[in-house]
Amino acid sequence: MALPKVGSIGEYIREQRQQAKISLRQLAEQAGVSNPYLSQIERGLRKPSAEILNQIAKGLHISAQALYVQAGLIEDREPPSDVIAAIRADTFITGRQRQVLIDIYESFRKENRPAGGPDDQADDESPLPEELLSAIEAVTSSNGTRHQSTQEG
Amino acid sequence: MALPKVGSIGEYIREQRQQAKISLRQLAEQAGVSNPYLSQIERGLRKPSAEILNQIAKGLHISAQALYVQAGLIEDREPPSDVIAAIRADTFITGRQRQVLIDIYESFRKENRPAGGPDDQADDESPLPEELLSAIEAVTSSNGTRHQSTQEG
DNA sequence: ACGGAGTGCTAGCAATAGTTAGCGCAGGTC
DNA sequence: GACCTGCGCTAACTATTGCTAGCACTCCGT
Repeated sequence: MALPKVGSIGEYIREQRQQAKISLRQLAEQAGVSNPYLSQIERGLRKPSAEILNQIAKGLHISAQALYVQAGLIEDREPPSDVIAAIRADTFITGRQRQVLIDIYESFRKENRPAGGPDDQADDESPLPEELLSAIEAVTSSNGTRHQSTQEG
Repeated sequence: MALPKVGSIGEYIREQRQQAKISLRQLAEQAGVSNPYLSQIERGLRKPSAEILNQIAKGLHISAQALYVQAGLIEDREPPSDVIAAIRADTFITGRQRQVLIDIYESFRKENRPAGGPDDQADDESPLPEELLSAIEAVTSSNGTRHQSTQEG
């Protein structure tokens, strides 16, 4: 996974610009930023805001996301945090449901840890701890029967 | 599809903070920003940088991504694909676990649909269909007994 | 009553982002 | 040669972000 080194946003922008074979002034104009500022950014003298990065991305015809990643504003979708972040950001499920999903996910992760990581070969060996299963049952039971069963007992 | 309106980052932060039942000063401290500045942000008087948003997100224990979306820095991933795509791309859980998670998520979504969207009030009414629960049990059982039970029959 | 702790906010300031005006250089044309 | 166009950059400036010091208010305990 030879990702470009995060942090050298200026270098990255210059590379992309040179790849596109356009001058600094052309990119500045297309991006709608001043060319001296773009020059400063490329040389690492300034740290542009996300909005400026967005504009530069448009000028370069690349995704703003790529520039955000280079600038360290967002993480390059590391799978571990991505699922959790996605679940957290989801507004279509309730907070309780989010927590349940996250718990399940983390439980899966925990069980896979002794396997040493991403083993798709172990598809058939997907353990689900029974305490988690009972927690899920509690969610279902509370909705199914509507009685306030205490889970502590 | 009642998503929060993008752009009212200050309102969003205040709402999240009030949901978390912490004071402005507490959040400011947890986020590592000055409390007057946080106050200004909440009231829309200032436009925080992505870094500040990142810090605030940490203080709120939410994803920075959610704040970036609110602030308009990134586009709101379409929720259907975000969680599901993230789960699919995850390499730390097995394919079977991925499918289970996706099924759970979709089931949550489906149950929430008549509720009209993100109702955190309905936390206690998070229905989990019994067929899904049995599917989860099947995952657990297949791991517990280690026999190659055919699931087709 | 007072004092203390907590709350959110105001005013002023320092630091930084982003712009404008202009420079020197290179290449081309007459 | 002079002039023009295009290149990237410097210096000074404006606008904005983010902070510090301090205020007024509320609530509670003595």
